[in-house]
Amino acid sequence: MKIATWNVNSLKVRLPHLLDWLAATQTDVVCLQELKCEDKSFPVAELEEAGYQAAFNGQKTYNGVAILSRKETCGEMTDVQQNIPGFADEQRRIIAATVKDVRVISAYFPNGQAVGSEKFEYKLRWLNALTDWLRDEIALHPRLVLAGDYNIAPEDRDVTPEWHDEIHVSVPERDAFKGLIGLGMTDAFRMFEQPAKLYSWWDYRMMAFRRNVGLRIDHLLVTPPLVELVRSCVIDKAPRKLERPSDHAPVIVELA
DNA sequence: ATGTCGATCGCTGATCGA
Repeated sequence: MKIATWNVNSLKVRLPHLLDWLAATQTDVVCLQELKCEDKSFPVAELEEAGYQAAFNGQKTYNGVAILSRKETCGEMTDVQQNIPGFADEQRRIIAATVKDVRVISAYFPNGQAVGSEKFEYKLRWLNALTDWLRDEIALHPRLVLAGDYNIAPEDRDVTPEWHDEIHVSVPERDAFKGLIGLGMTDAFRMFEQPAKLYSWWDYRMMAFRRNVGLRIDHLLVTPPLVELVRSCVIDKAPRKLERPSDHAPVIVELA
């Protein structure tokens, strides 16, 4: 079973890339972020045609998340949940669903803009709420994947070396990431030896992709019962090389 | 450091968020 996370930065614009990628990789479960589309505009029919069921939590202009599951291999998704229970939030950043016997969460963590800003404070509050909720969610669903754009680069090796104490790499953000690890989760990517300087996001500006100036901020965290099933975890840079790409590359974990 | 995108409002460009 292959589970991926991909911040598409507008589902409308990236739909052709997504459909090509689904056909090429046959990924079973895809967690999408930054749909930037309302639920009424979600391309249900196109994805159905490609063999995928979709659960989504969208809004106009900003945010928006979805989970796609390949019907042939996964059957029906169940127990769909939107947003963090008990955390009042206008922003659509979370969707969870059970696919076969795995609880899957697609999460778009707040960007935070700049350390110390109001948006940064919101990011930390959101991270607290997520962590509290996940503790319960893991107790209910021991086989769980937290997939998404975390907007946090956990370690210095996940970052172009010039970045220090800025947004995405600051100590409070990394402490929050460690808090998720503290729930017993494992970063699937770091279970394996990986090439150096492998990132999942590159700024559109300053030829960042060509210069490989980027961050590893898209992650798949798995709970202990899934750790032993993880066979690989890779970042697929191919879609980032296409015309009109998302600024993020998909990350894929393969479970036995 | 900000040179790029994408969406919106509402008009063919400015503004915002990332």
